[in-house]
Amino acid sequence: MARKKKIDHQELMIETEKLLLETGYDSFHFRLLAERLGVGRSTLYEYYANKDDLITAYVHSFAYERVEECKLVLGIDDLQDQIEAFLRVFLKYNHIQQIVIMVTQMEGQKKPQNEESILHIKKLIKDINAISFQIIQKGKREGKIRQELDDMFISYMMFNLIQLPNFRQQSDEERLKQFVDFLLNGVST
Amino acid sequence: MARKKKIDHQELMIETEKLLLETGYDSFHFRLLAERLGVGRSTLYEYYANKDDLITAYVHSFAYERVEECKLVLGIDDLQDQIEAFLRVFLKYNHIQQIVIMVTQMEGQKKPQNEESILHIKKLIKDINAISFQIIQKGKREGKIRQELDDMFISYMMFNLIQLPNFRQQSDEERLKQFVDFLLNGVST
Amino acid sequence: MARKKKIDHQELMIETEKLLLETGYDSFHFRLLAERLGVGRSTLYEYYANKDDLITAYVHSFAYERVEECKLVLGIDDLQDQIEAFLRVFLKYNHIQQIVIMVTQMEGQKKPQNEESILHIKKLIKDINAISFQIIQKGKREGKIRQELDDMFISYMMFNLIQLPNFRQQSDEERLKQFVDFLLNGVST
Amino acid sequence: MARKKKIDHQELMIETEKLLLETGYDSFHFRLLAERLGVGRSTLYEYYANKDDLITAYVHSFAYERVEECKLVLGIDDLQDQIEAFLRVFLKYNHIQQIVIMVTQMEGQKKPQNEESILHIKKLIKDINAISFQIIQKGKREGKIRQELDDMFISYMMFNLIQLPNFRQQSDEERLKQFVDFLLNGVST
DNA sequence: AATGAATGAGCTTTCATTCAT
DNA sequence: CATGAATGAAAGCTCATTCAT
Repeated sequence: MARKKKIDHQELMIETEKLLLETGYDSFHFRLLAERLGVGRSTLYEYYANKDDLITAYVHSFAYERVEECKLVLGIDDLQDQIEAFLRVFLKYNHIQQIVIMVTQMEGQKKPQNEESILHIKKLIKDINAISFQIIQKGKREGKIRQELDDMFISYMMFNLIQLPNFRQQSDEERLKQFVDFLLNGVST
Repeated sequence: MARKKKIDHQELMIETEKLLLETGYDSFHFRLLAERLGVGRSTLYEYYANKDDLITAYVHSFAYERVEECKLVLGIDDLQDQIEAFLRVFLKYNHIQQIVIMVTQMEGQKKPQNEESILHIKKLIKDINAISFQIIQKGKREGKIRQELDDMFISYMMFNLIQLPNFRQQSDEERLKQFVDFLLNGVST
Repeated sequence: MARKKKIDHQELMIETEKLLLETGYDSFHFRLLAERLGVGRSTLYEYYANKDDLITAYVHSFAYERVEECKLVLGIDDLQDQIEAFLRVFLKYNHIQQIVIMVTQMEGQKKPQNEESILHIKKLIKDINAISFQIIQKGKREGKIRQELDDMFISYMMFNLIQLPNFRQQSDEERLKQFVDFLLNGVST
Repeated sequence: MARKKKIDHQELMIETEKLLLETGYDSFHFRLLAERLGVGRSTLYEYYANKDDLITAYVHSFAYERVEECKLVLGIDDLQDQIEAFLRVFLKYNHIQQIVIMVTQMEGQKKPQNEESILHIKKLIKDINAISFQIIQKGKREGKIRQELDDMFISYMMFNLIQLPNFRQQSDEERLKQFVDFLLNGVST
């Protein structure tokens, strides 16, 4: 029969990510996901109580992994290297902004069941922000970053950088150099 | 009845924009829109063949107005002033990215009826890009912008700037100064 | 086309009642009701926000009509005639007990949207009870009903009487005589 | 695991009864039942082909036990004592009417598999009725019950009595006295 | 014998869209 | 023109039931 032995949860997360990025939060349907996984739609409900539950689980696992990677960056000494390493964590995930937006969307839905998971996620996002703030403040202490600039502004700009589409099909390392260069020096001669 | 004899198209566009930004493309419903306008739901179909048709019309009118405003910017001489003026056009519309995303979403729907309107919109987006390129290239010619930087990269960064949430409740003009400063000089001391 | 011009709300209430009594609260589905009415399932949602909303509306209208009929009974002087008239109000509706049970079932669902309607209904049920109490107390005052019996007990018994299936295919008036005879005198010689 | 090696059929019947009375036929689910028993949901299918099969089994065992208890009542000589004893059998099971209704509901479902079990149950119900008829007819023979009253009517009334909610929190024996008093003498002075 | 896992059938609900007036 | 009314399609979800182990 066309019955699969077991749902591959690894695959489930991957397809969830793909579909989520293709379609966005609102248009993310269990039907399509189930089709792609080759399982019955209701099977998904065995593992996730509802749409938001699945999406939340995905976002959480995604954020958790990123936080762990970010922590490693804190050990790096040279500012430029550190920023580069920090951006490297997110470069493959230029959809991170979209994901953050989704969390906002889910909050608006007032489904109390998911409230707790959302709090967990927000905690993780806060953690990531805290790490970027540490980097920025270290830069300021070392006199390498202008004191008068707002930490939040700089932090936000770093995340904006990675969202930039890779028009020129450059390698990741090339892009990272470009990003850090721009972040530090701007476009002016 | 509280029925309106005539639809006010000005008001229609304004409410469409509001609703679209409040709810996003997927959650934009005719029911709510009609309610707000005080007209019957089906009345909207007299003017727009379907939901996407209306949204497309809105996006088109929005983009058209922006293009016209941008054209005026081309007359400005000083680079810094010019970039500022260019960003000023979009600053009140920091949802522009969302709108561009909507266009992408509509493309994915494969409704051939709207294909043509989407082409029109893409044309307008191209126009806006062209204007930003002109500004950048002028900057390069004047030796004020580094030659080795990618035009597309710079252009994209400009649009990213205006999306930055106004955390500090600053005035528009303050923010514009900040943006241009960062764009030109980066964060480094 | 198979499209009906208009939903007949009279018919809607009647079919709702029929179906409700055939299937009970839990098995009452919009699909079947729509089929019987010859309308689309979703059409019903134009008038009633959900299943409970429709059922509540039906129960309310049913209870309201009964209350009005009961009020007329209060004017009757002779106790036996009065009880008979009171029972006559409900005789055609021997499903009334089932309806009251439904209200209880709906309460258990904790749908806050319907809370208010349920309160309205409970008010009506209380009204009916109050009327039966008035009759009983009058009987006691006149020395025709034993003082030591519980009003609630007697009231409840009256409602039990009308639920008795009409095994012998007797006329309503025959049954009413039988009920009142039993209620007053019991089975003993 | 917390899995049980063997299903305790005694416990199964008890939990089935509890759940059935808590939720009613329609809302009776295997999931909850299995949870309460601490067994896997599918395990239940080893013993009962389907939901109705289990419920039917429960109802049958319930009715069977009642019939056996009723038979003992036939030996009692004094009419009043006998009626009291008969009612006592059912007093703890004032849900009996609900159960009878369930049988009706199952009949409506046209599942031919359960037809036979339903026949068994109806046979038992008939047995119980027959016993109540015997009591009534004995009463008539002894001149203690009015000849002109319909046996079915009286029988039905006896079952109605036990359904009466225990508003006043009386003891079973108090209630039984009250019931028999009312049944024999009515409410009249 | 017992179960975890998968699923289809069926329900509620929402909404874009059509159509007769 | 404008609209009220009707509806189909599709989403979200639940649960009885089946099947491989």
